[in-house]
Amino acid sequence: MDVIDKELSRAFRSKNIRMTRQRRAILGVLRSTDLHPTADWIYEKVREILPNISLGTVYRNLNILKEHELLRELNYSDEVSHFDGNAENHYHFICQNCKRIFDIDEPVDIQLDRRISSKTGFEIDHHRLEFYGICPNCKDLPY
Amino acid sequence: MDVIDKELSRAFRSKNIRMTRQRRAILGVLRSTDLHPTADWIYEKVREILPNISLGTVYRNLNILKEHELLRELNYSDEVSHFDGNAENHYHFICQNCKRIFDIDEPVDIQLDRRISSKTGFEIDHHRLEFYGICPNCKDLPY
DNA sequence: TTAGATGCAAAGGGTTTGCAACGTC
DNA sequence: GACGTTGCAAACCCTTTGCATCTAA
Repeated sequence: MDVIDKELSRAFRSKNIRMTRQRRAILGVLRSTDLHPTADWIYEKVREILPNISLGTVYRNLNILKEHELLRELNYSDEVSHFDGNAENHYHFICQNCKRIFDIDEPVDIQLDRRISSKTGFEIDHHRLEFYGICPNCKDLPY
Repeated sequence: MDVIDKELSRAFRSKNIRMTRQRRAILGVLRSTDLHPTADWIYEKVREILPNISLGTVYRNLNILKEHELLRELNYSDEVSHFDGNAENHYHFICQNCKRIFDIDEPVDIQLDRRISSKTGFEIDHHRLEFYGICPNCKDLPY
Protein backbone atom coordinates (compact mmCIF):
# COMPACT_ATOMS: atom_id res chain seq x y z
CA MET A 1 0.00 0.00 0.00
CA ASP A 2 3.00 2.23 0.54
CA VAL A 3 4.16 1.95 -3.02
CA ILE A 4 0.69 2.63 -4.31
CA ASP A 5 0.40 5.58 -1.95
CA LYS A 6 3.56 7.18 -3.29
CA GLU A 7 2.41 6.55 -6.80
CA LEU A 8 -0.91 8.21 -6.09
CA SER A 9 0.75 11.20 -4.46
CA ARG A 10 2.88 11.61 -7.54
CA ALA A 11 -0.16 11.28 -9.78
CA PHE A 12 -2.05 13.93 -7.85
CA ARG A 13 0.85 16.36 -7.76
CA SER A 14 1.53 15.91 -11.45
CA LYS A 15 -2.06 16.84 -12.18
CA ASN A 16 -2.07 19.70 -9.71
CA ILE A 17 -5.06 18.39 -7.82
CA ARG A 18 -5.32 18.44 -4.06
CA MET A 19 -4.83 15.11 -2.35
CA THR A 20 -7.50 14.39 0.22
CA ARG A 21 -7.90 11.21 2.21
CA GLN A 22 -11.10 10.46 0.32
CA ARG A 23 -9.56 10.98 -3.08
CA ARG A 24 -6.56 8.85 -2.30
CA ALA A 25 -8.73 6.06 -0.94
CA ILE A 26 -11.00 6.09 -3.97
CA LEU A 27 -8.20 5.86 -6.49
CA GLY A 28 -6.39 3.36 -4.29
CA VAL A 29 -9.40 1.07 -4.16
CA LEU A 30 -9.95 1.36 -7.89
CA ARG A 31 -6.29 0.64 -8.67
CA SER A 32 -6.30 -2.41 -6.43
CA THR A 33 -8.87 -4.32 -8.44
CA ASP A 34 -9.37 -5.44 -12.01
CA LEU A 35 -13.11 -5.79 -11.59
CA HIS A 36 -14.01 -2.52 -13.36
CA PRO A 37 -16.39 -1.74 -10.50
CA THR A 38 -19.36 0.61 -10.22
CA ALA A 39 -19.40 3.78 -8.13
CA ASP A 40 -21.43 1.99 -5.51
CA TRP A 41 -18.96 -0.90 -5.22
CA ILE A 42 -16.14 1.61 -4.80
CA TYR A 43 -18.20 3.45 -2.20
CA GLU A 44 -18.68 0.29 -0.14
CA LYS A 45 -15.00 -0.56 -0.32
CA VAL A 46 -13.85 2.93 0.61
CA ARG A 47 -16.26 2.92 3.54
CA GLU A 48 -14.18 0.15 5.08
CA ILE A 49 -11.36 2.70 5.27
CA LEU A 50 -13.33 5.94 5.69
CA PRO A 51 -16.70 4.99 7.20
CA ASN A 52 -18.08 8.53 6.94
CA ILE A 53 -17.45 9.11 3.28
CA SER A 54 -20.55 9.92 1.27
CA LEU A 55 -21.60 8.55 -2.07
CA GLY A 56 -21.68 12.09 -3.43
CA THR A 57 -18.00 12.46 -2.66
CA VAL A 58 -17.25 9.24 -4.48
CA TYR A 59 -19.08 10.45 -7.58
CA ARG A 60 -17.49 13.89 -7.40
CA ASN A 61 -14.02 12.42 -7.16
CA LEU A 62 -14.54 9.85 -9.85
CA ASN A 63 -15.51 12.68 -12.17
CA ILE A 64 -12.53 14.81 -11.18
CA LEU A 65 -10.13 11.91 -11.57
CA LYS A 66 -11.66 11.14 -14.93
CA GLU A 67 -11.21 14.72 -16.10
CA HIS A 68 -7.57 14.53 -15.08
CA GLU A 69 -7.23 11.23 -16.91
CA LEU A 70 -6.34 9.23 -13.84
CA LEU A 71 -9.11 6.73 -14.61
CA ARG A 72 -11.64 5.87 -17.31
CA GLU A 73 -15.39 5.60 -17.23
CA LEU A 74 -16.97 2.72 -19.12
CA ASN A 75 -20.58 2.72 -20.29
CA TYR A 76 -22.21 -0.40 -21.61
CA SER A 77 -25.69 -1.16 -22.84
CA ASP A 78 -28.31 -1.30 -20.10
CA GLU A 79 -25.74 -0.77 -17.43
CA VAL A 80 -24.62 1.75 -14.88
CA SER A 81 -21.18 3.29 -15.22
CA HIS A 82 -18.12 1.20 -14.48
CA PHE A 83 -14.72 2.61 -13.70
CA ASP A 84 -11.31 1.49 -14.82
CA GLY A 85 -8.19 2.41 -12.88
CA ASN A 86 -6.14 1.97 -16.02
CA ALA A 87 -6.40 5.29 -17.82
CA GLU A 88 -4.58 4.06 -20.93
CA ASN A 89 -6.79 3.14 -23.85
CA HIS A 90 -7.25 -0.62 -24.05
CA TYR A 91 -9.82 -3.14 -25.20
CA HIS A 92 -12.41 -5.00 -23.15
CA PHE A 93 -14.41 -8.18 -23.24
CA ILE A 94 -17.87 -8.15 -21.64
CA CYS A 95 -19.51 -11.44 -20.69
CA GLN A 96 -23.11 -11.35 -21.84
CA ASN A 97 -24.07 -13.72 -19.07
CA CYS A 98 -22.37 -12.54 -15.88
CA LYS A 99 -21.74 -8.99 -17.18
CA ARG A 100 -18.18 -9.05 -15.93
CA ILE A 101 -15.68 -6.89 -17.78
CA PHE A 102 -12.25 -8.26 -18.67
CA ASP A 103 -9.21 -6.53 -20.07
CA ILE A 104 -8.01 -7.73 -23.46
CA ASP A 105 -4.27 -8.02 -23.79
CA GLU A 106 -3.93 -6.69 -27.30
CA PRO A 107 -2.12 -3.55 -28.44
CA VAL A 108 -4.32 -0.68 -29.54
CA ASP A 109 -4.36 -0.48 -33.32
CA ILE A 110 -3.41 3.11 -34.12
CA GLN A 111 -3.11 2.33 -37.82
CA LEU A 112 -6.83 1.72 -37.78
CA ASP A 113 -7.53 5.34 -36.83
CA ARG A 114 -5.36 6.58 -39.69
CA ARG A 115 -6.90 4.25 -42.21
CA ILE A 116 -10.50 5.09 -41.28
CA SER A 117 -9.64 8.75 -41.03
CA SER A 118 -8.28 8.98 -44.56
CA LYS A 119 -11.12 6.84 -45.85
CA THR A 120 -13.92 8.85 -44.26
CA GLY A 121 -12.52 12.32 -43.73
CA PHE A 122 -13.25 12.30 -40.01
CA GLU A 123 -10.50 13.59 -37.77
CA ILE A 124 -10.12 10.67 -35.39
CA ASP A 125 -8.73 11.03 -31.90
CA HIS A 126 -9.13 7.47 -30.70
CA HIS A 127 -11.36 4.46 -30.93
CA ARG A 128 -13.08 2.19 -28.50
CA LEU A 129 -13.33 -1.53 -29.06
CA GLU A 130 -15.29 -4.04 -27.02
CA PHE A 131 -15.89 -7.72 -27.53
CA TYR A 132 -19.07 -9.40 -26.35
CA GLY A 133 -19.56 -13.08 -25.68
CA ILE A 134 -19.45 -15.72 -22.97
CA CYS A 135 -16.53 -15.97 -20.56
CA PRO A 136 -14.93 -19.36 -19.74
CA ASN A 137 -16.58 -19.40 -16.31
CA CYS A 138 -20.08 -19.04 -17.69
CA LYS A 139 -19.49 -21.39 -20.60
CA ASP A 140 -19.01 -24.28 -18.18
CA LEU A 141 -22.17 -23.55 -16.23
CA PRO A 142 -25.05 -26.03 -16.42
CA TYR A 143 -28.43 -24.73 -17.56
CA MET B 1 -44.21 5.47 -46.78
CA ASP B 2 -46.09 2.62 -48.45
CA VAL B 3 -42.97 0.64 -49.19
CA ILE B 4 -41.67 1.20 -45.69
CA ASP B 5 -45.05 0.19 -44.29
CA LYS B 6 -45.01 -3.13 -46.08
CA GLU B 7 -41.47 -3.73 -44.99
CA LEU B 8 -42.41 -3.03 -41.37
CA SER B 9 -45.44 -5.33 -41.56
CA ARG B 10 -43.20 -8.07 -42.85
CA ALA B 11 -40.68 -7.41 -40.11
CA PHE B 12 -43.34 -7.58 -37.42
CA ARG B 13 -44.91 -10.74 -38.77
CA SER B 14 -41.57 -12.44 -39.12
CA LYS B 15 -40.86 -11.73 -35.45
CA ASN B 16 -44.35 -12.72 -34.35
CA ILE B 17 -45.04 -9.44 -32.62
CA ARG B 18 -48.30 -7.63 -32.83
CA MET B 19 -48.34 -4.57 -35.07
CA THR B 20 -49.90 -1.55 -33.44
CA ARG B 21 -50.13 1.92 -34.90
CA GLN B 22 -47.71 3.15 -32.27
CA ARG B 23 -45.17 0.45 -32.92
CA ARG B 24 -45.26 0.94 -36.65
CA ALA B 25 -44.89 4.69 -36.30
CA ILE B 26 -41.93 4.37 -33.94
CA LEU B 27 -39.98 2.03 -36.17
CA GLY B 28 -41.02 4.04 -39.21
CA VAL B 29 -39.69 7.25 -37.74
CA LEU B 30 -36.47 5.58 -36.66
CA ARG B 31 -35.92 3.99 -40.06
CA SER B 32 -36.49 7.29 -41.82
CA THR B 33 -33.51 9.04 -40.28
CA ASP B 34 -29.78 8.48 -39.95
CA LEU B 35 -29.50 10.73 -36.91
CA HIS B 36 -29.34 7.92 -34.33
CA PRO B 37 -31.90 9.79 -32.25
CA THR B 38 -32.82 9.61 -28.58
CA ALA B 39 -36.12 8.22 -27.27
CA ASP B 40 -37.33 11.75 -26.71
CA TRP B 41 -36.58 12.83 -30.27
CA ILE B 42 -38.47 9.80 -31.56
CA TYR B 43 -41.34 10.63 -29.20
CA GLU B 44 -41.63 14.16 -30.58
CA LYS B 45 -41.55 12.93 -34.17
CA VAL B 46 -44.13 10.22 -33.58
CA ARG B 47 -46.39 12.75 -31.88
CA GLU B 48 -46.72 14.50 -35.22
CA ILE B 49 -48.44 11.35 -36.45
CA LEU B 50 -50.04 10.10 -33.21
CA PRO B 51 -50.49 13.13 -30.95
CA ASN B 52 -51.70 11.05 -27.99
CA ILE B 53 -48.83 8.62 -27.79
CA SER B 54 -47.03 8.59 -24.47
CA LEU B 55 -43.32 8.56 -23.80
CA GLY B 56 -43.75 5.34 -21.84
CA THR B 57 -45.09 3.64 -24.95
CA VAL B 58 -42.10 4.82 -26.93
CA TYR B 59 -39.72 3.36 -24.38
CA ARG B 60 -41.65 0.12 -24.11
CA ASN B 61 -41.64 -0.34 -27.85
CA LEU B 62 -38.03 0.58 -28.31
CA ASN B 63 -37.17 -2.15 -25.82
CA ILE B 64 -39.41 -4.71 -27.48
CA LEU B 65 -38.05 -3.89 -30.92
CA LYS B 66 -34.54 -4.13 -29.57
CA GLU B 67 -35.23 -7.55 -28.07
CA HIS B 68 -36.50 -8.70 -31.44
CA GLU B 69 -33.42 -7.24 -33.10
CA LEU B 70 -35.32 -4.76 -35.23
CA LEU B 71 -33.15 -1.93 -33.94
CA ARG B 72 -30.04 -1.29 -31.84
CA GLU B 73 -29.48 0.74 -28.73
CA LEU B 74 -26.29 2.78 -28.50
CA ASN B 75 -24.81 3.98 -25.23
CA TYR B 76 -22.00 6.47 -25.12
CA SER B 77 -20.10 8.08 -22.30
CA ASP B 78 -22.11 10.65 -20.37
CA GLU B 79 -25.00 10.32 -22.72
CA VAL B 80 -28.56 9.13 -22.88
CA SER B 81 -29.42 6.17 -25.08
CA HIS B 82 -29.52 6.61 -28.82
CA PHE B 83 -31.31 4.27 -31.19
CA ASP B 84 -30.26 2.96 -34.57
CA GLY B 85 -32.83 1.68 -37.04
CA ASN B 86 -30.13 -0.40 -38.69
CA ALA B 87 -30.02 -3.59 -36.66
CA GLU B 88 -26.97 -4.94 -38.48
CA ASN B 89 -23.69 -4.55 -36.66
CA HIS B 90 -21.72 -1.62 -38.02
CA TYR B 91 -19.22 0.94 -36.83
CA HIS B 92 -19.82 4.51 -35.69
CA PHE B 93 -18.01 7.80 -35.43
CA ILE B 94 -18.98 10.16 -32.60
CA CYS B 95 -18.08 13.84 -32.84
CA GLN B 96 -16.67 14.94 -29.50
CA ASN B 97 -17.87 18.47 -30.14
CA CYS B 98 -21.42 18.26 -31.49
CA LYS B 99 -22.02 14.69 -30.19
CA ARG B 100 -23.53 13.64 -33.48
CA ILE B 101 -23.23 9.97 -34.40
CA PHE B 102 -22.23 8.97 -37.92
CA ASP B 103 -22.21 5.58 -39.59
CA ILE B 104 -18.83 4.35 -40.77
CA ASP B 105 -18.87 2.66 -44.14
CA GLU B 106 -16.46 -0.14 -43.36
CA PRO B 107 -17.14 -3.87 -43.33
CA VAL B 108 -17.26 -5.50 -39.92
CA ASP B 109 -14.05 -7.41 -39.33
CA ILE B 110 -15.15 -10.91 -38.37
CA GLN B 111 -11.59 -12.20 -38.52
CA LEU B 112 -10.86 -9.97 -35.56
CA ASP B 113 -13.31 -11.91 -33.38
CA ARG B 114 -11.69 -15.20 -34.32
CA ARG B 115 -8.20 -13.91 -33.75
CA ILE B 116 -8.95 -12.43 -30.33
CA SER B 117 -11.00 -15.45 -29.39
CA SER B 118 -8.19 -17.92 -30.02
CA LYS B 119 -5.70 -15.60 -28.38
CA THR B 120 -7.70 -15.03 -25.18
CA GLY B 121 -9.96 -18.04 -24.84
CA PHE B 122 -13.10 -15.93 -24.72
CA GLU B 123 -16.01 -17.12 -26.80
CA ILE B 124 -16.76 -13.99 -28.81
CA ASP B 125 -20.16 -13.28 -30.29
CA HIS B 126 -19.48 -9.87 -31.76
CA HIS B 127 -17.58 -6.68 -31.20
CA ARG B 128 -18.44 -3.04 -31.08
CA LEU B 129 -16.16 -0.41 -32.51
CA GLU B 130 -16.53 3.34 -32.24
CA PHE B 131 -14.29 6.15 -33.37
CA TYR B 132 -14.13 9.46 -31.54
CA GLY B 133 -12.94 12.76 -32.92
CA ILE B 134 -14.10 15.95 -34.61
CA CYS B 135 -16.44 15.89 -37.59
CA PRO B 136 -15.77 18.06 -40.67
CA ASN B 137 -18.56 20.45 -39.71
CA CYS B 138 -17.08 21.20 -36.30
CA LYS B 139 -13.52 21.35 -37.56
CA ASP B 140 -14.36 24.39 -39.65
CA LEU B 141 -16.04 26.26 -36.82
CA PRO B 142 -14.38 29.41 -35.47
CA TYR B 143 -13.52 29.50 -31.77
C1' DT C 1 -5.38 31.96 5.20
C1' DT C 2 -8.25 30.50 1.72
C1' DA C 3 -9.68 28.09 -2.19
C1' DG C 4 -11.15 23.83 -2.74
C1' DA C 5 -13.27 19.43 -0.70
C1' DT C 6 -16.60 17.03 2.25
C1' DG C 7 -21.18 15.13 4.20
C1' DC C 8 -25.74 15.37 4.04
C1' DA C 9 -29.96 15.45 1.94
C1' DA C 10 -32.67 16.96 -1.63
C1' DA C 11 -33.26 17.47 -6.49
C1' DG C 12 -32.54 15.94 -11.32
C1' DG C 13 -33.56 13.37 -15.26
C1' DG C 14 -33.79 9.43 -18.15
C1' DT C 15 -36.25 5.16 -17.94
C1' DT C 16 -39.52 1.80 -16.04
C1' DT C 17 -43.87 0.25 -14.23
C1' DG C 18 -48.83 -0.47 -12.14
C1' DC C 19 -53.27 -0.14 -13.60
C1' DA C 20 -57.61 0.45 -15.91
C1' DA C 21 -59.10 1.06 -20.57
C1' DC C 22 -58.35 -0.16 -25.23
C1' DG C 23 -57.10 -2.54 -29.69
C1' DT C 24 -55.28 -6.42 -32.34
C1' DC C 25 -55.62 -10.89 -33.93
C1' DG D 1 -63.13 -13.07 -26.60
C1' DA D 2 -58.50 -13.18 -24.92
C1' DC D 3 -54.51 -11.27 -24.27
C1' DG D 4 -51.16 -7.98 -25.55
C1' DT D 5 -50.76 -2.80 -25.70
C1' DT D 6 -51.68 1.94 -24.49
C1' DG D 7 -51.86 6.43 -21.76
C1' DC D 8 -51.21 8.32 -17.63
C1' DA D 9 -48.76 9.27 -13.68
C1' DA D 10 -46.09 7.74 -10.14
C1' DA D 11 -42.06 5.33 -8.92
C1' DC D 12 -37.20 4.06 -9.72
C1' DC D 13 -32.50 4.62 -9.47
C1' DC D 14 -28.18 6.37 -10.66
C1' DT D 15 -26.02 10.66 -10.50
C1' DT D 16 -25.61 15.58 -9.51
C1' DT D 17 -25.93 19.63 -6.65
C1' DG D 18 -26.64 23.40 -2.86
C1' DC D 19 -24.96 24.54 1.35
C1' DA D 20 -22.71 24.91 5.72
C1' DT D 21 -18.59 22.99 7.55
C1' DC D 22 -14.05 21.38 7.20
C1' DT D 23 -9.21 20.82 5.48
C1' DA D 24 -5.04 20.60 2.54
C1' DA D 25 -1.48 23.46 1.07
